Amino acid sequence: MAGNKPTTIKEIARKLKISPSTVSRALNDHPSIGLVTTMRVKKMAEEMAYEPNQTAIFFKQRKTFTIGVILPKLSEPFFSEAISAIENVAEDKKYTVLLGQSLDEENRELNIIQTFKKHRVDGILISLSKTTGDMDFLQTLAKTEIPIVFFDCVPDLKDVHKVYSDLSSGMEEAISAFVDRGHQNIALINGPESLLASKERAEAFQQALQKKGIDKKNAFIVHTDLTEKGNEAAMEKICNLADRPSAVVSFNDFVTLDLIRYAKQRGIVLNQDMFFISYANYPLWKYMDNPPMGSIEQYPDQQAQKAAEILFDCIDKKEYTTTPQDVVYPSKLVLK
Amino acid sequence: MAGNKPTTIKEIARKLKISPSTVSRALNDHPSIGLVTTMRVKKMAEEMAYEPNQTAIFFKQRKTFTIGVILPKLSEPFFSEAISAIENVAEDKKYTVLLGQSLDEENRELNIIQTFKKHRVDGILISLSKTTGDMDFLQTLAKTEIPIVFFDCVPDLKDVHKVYSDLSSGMEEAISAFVDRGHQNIALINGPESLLASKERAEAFQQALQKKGIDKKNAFIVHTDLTEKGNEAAMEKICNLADRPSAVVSFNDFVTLDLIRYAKQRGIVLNQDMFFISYANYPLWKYMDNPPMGSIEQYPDQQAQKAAEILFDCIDKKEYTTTPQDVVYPSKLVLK
DNA sequence: TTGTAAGCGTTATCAT
DNA sequence: ATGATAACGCTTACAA
Repeated sequence: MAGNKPTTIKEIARKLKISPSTVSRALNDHPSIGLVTTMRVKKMAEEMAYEPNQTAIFFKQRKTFTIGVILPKLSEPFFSEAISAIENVAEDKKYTVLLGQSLDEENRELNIIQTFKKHRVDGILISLSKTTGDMDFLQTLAKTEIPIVFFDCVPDLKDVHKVYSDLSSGMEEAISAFVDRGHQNIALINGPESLLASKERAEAFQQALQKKGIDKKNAFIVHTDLTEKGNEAAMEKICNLADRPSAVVSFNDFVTLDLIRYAKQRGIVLNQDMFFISYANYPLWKYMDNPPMGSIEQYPDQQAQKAAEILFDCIDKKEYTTTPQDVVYPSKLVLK
Repeated sequence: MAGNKPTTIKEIARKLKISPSTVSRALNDHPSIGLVTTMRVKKMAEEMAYEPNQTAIFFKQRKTFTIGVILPKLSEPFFSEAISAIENVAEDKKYTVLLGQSLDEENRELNIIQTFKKHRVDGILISLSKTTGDMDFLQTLAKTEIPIVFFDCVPDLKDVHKVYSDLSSGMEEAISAFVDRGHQNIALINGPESLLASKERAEAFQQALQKKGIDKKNAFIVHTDLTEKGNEAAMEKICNLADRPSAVVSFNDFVTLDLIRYAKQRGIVLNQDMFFISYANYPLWKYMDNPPMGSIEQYPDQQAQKAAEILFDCIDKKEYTTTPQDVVYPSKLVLK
């Protein structure tokens, strides 16, 4: 029941009294091998339960048919949807997926990249950790010629492949929806200022307000560190304002969950005293008795799929230095 | 920017005019190599940006430092928590995780196993797809001596490692909670009959009722295929019963979400006309205005961690045939 | 303390 | 159509 070393090509060859190279060729349907031999070899391989040793093949071919995927957190629906999309593309290409969660910690992210490099993955897909500032690892990766495609949370660099969501389209829709319903006093509860994602939201917010002719004086921006306490603190600030905003755009749906709960505690009635829209469009809303007014879909599956496709393009072409792709998908408001 | 082949040990050796074996040993801190040589080698390796070619090492050592994890669906919090726990253990052991989602389809599951086998993973962790009936792949895996540990959804076999949750403890608590609150008419909305998980729930249900002295005539069991429609159909049956149950245990929280929604449509008031308890203890309840009465925690992280630990035990001991572990964690009712 | 050489399983090149 | 041989990069007896 144990101890049987896996069958090798050599053993098949010996048994059949032919050479290993013939066996190899037969197994790979090489045209120059006679039909009979091919059949004989395949039959014997079957009998001996031959399984090619991929580690040897990976080694020889300098290719692992493996891509590494780095995400902040799988428990966020956004990313679990993304990974599913990636898996599907990978499966079609007969690739396997190595997984790493950065948990939004930069050093974890670097470790994972290091591991992936050691494993000689053929490519890397990454949605950056929210704390990543240092892009030096790109240099190292460039040396190894491992292609890398960023998606969702992408770096502010020119010469890299990236796929991301344009936050401003959704923001415009959100502000329009608010203003059209009579709101004049609108707040943004944004993420940490250090984040690119926050900067983008802030800009989009300002521009959208401007477009709708709302005075900036009526626009408040507060920040949260995205923890529960931070979210509540942000909400507290909003609520304590002299003229309390009646509409809030928040960083994402998770934040909104906390905001709504806090608001309720303060006796603020959802969708009456105060209205919310946030990014993500998480599926759970449909089960809530009192969902927020809307949520902005960012299409994680589309983003991830496109990113994977670009990555495989790089891999297939073996051109590490193909012109960098910069793909943007508009985000879209979904009213609840 | 391109074309540079990665540095090899040989090149370092040549540059230093010593033998490759010395370089290899120095790099691995082999005690027999002089300190000076070791330093010199390491310095040169650094300078030449040497990265060991793991594919060669994997090949040589017949080990990939990779484990494969197969889960039904990452978007279920249960499994995303599980994978995080597994990742943590793997990280400590310097292992990498290959990921595959079965999406509860048996053939996908088999494909993934095939791929993992080809990749020569050192071990496999799997929570079976809900449709998996055929355990033949175990035979094949046994031949390759790849250790495998089942968790959560485990097969009904004696001689395999498995870690799972004892559904009955939570069920007993649930039934007790119901009965103590005066409910006499209790229903179980169970999963597909083909599932082991359903059989276990059904048995636990019957036994718990018996323990509490509830007449079986007052206990209804209906099945759902776990789709939204199926869940609603199951609920409809319950609601149409002559004496409608006032308490429902359901297969899991996802099912309960649909049940509650349907109940509301029919004008049934939650936690007044009807009370719910289900398995999973999903985190979202805390944000619901009207959560069900309770949920049964199954500790995915504990299960997954233990399973991973057992797997690494198998791997480390290189004893494929260690006595099969059978670890059970009690489930626990959490009132909301 | 260091060097030599064999070998892991496969494939590709060159012969035959 | 098939065989012999080398090579991928690394480790590890065995020698020196």
